[in-house]
Amino acid sequence: MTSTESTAPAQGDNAKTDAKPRVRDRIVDAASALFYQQGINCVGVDAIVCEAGTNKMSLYRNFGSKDELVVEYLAGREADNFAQWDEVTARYPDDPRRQIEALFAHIIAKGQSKSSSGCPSANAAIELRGTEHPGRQVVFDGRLRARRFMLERAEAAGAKSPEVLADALVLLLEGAVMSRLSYPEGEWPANNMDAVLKVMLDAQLGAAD
Amino acid sequence: MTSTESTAPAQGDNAKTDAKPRVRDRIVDAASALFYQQGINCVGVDAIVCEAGTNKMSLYRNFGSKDELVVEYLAGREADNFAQWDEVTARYPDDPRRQIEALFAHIIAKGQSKSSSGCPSANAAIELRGTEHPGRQVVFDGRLRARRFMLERAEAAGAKSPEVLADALVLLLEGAVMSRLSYPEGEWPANNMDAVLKVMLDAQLGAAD
DNA sequence: GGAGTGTGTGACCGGTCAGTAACATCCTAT
DNA sequence: ATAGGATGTTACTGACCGGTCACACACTCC
Repeated sequence: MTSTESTAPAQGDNAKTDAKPRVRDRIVDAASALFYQQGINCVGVDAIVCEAGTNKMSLYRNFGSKDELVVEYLAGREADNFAQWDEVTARYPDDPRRQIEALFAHIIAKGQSKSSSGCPSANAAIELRGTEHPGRQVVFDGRLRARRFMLERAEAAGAKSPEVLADALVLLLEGAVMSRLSYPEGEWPANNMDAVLKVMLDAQLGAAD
Repeated sequence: MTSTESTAPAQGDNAKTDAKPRVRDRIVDAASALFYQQGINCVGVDAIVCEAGTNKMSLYRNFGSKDELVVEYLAGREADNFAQWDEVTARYPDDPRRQIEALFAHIIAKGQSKSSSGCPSANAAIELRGTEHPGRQVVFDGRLRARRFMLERAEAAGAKSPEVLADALVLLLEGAVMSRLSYPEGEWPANNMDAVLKVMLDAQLGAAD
């Protein structure tokens, strides 16, 4: 779905030319970094092509508009994100409680990085509000998938009320990634997430460990 | 702090001329509504003065720049918000648990309104990221104050770990208001907040009611 | 009636931004 | 070697946006 491959027919099978990847990919990478760090509305196409070491014409030869590029950015981030979720939870097969704990630990650790700017999708949902931008549907799909993900784990873990636990996890996660930008440096309330999560899981699954 | 009064000396003491309030106030009201609904970056000064039924010169005679207007918008929203919190919690003096429950119920009810666009401050934090906009400090101050508010209630309620409960409440609240824009219409996970909150409060305060 | 103040009007400036045109160049497959 | 696709370069358009200027009108208080 990230469509790393594209309409490009040539370049043979490209044994090891990794020094100069396709322009299209460089543009997507540069745009992704800038959109995430500075916000979609604050990044112009000139900044993107400059960062990608190319020019505007190459951008518009590969994308019909900036909006199309935004959609690809969002879809790519969602795909990356869920790939990480799958990878992390796969470490604890048949132990849904540990899967949840590991997932939260992973997300908090990512958020503690100084370069974190919260959740790309949620930021986009806010930046694109009031418009009919096609990227909004990408965000919605990802959110619903996340809730399904949590609900499956809550059911597998035998929660007293899987829906309540799933919503609690979703809300805590949303709160964690969003508060990254609304609290000043070093005051992130999600730093205590492991304790918060333990209270919630103990209450819904019975005290464990 | 909303500074509804200003440098205006004249207009007598203005018995009942409410049909035509000061231009400055009309501008702030119009800007607040537009900023909240459509986002700060998506609203131009032309749209603001048009909505306020005035012109650009009147705006720039009262505000040095659009940024100053944004700061006033944010400060006003924060003031309104905490005034509501105080009012709601004042209904249950000496019952911190009910204060928390009432506060959450109030916020969820507000969020369920079709016209809700989440939290003005958090939205601004995202829209203004990457800049050194003076409005960011307003957001930070409000967030820290909110956490203090929760911590006081958690302590007064006798939580097993007031810090953990306060962070949990803050994260749930942040998640609730933010997910307003990242979930599609009618799928708001905070609709089950009362059940989620009960689990958390029972765990930290002991089962009650 | 005047002075002072608040307000309205329209034109304008400089900058930025998304998107396009025309032409030059490089690389690769055959 | 050469043809064709991919890429680079420069300049440009048209729209929008934040902000300013000069001037005219309205109201109130003395």
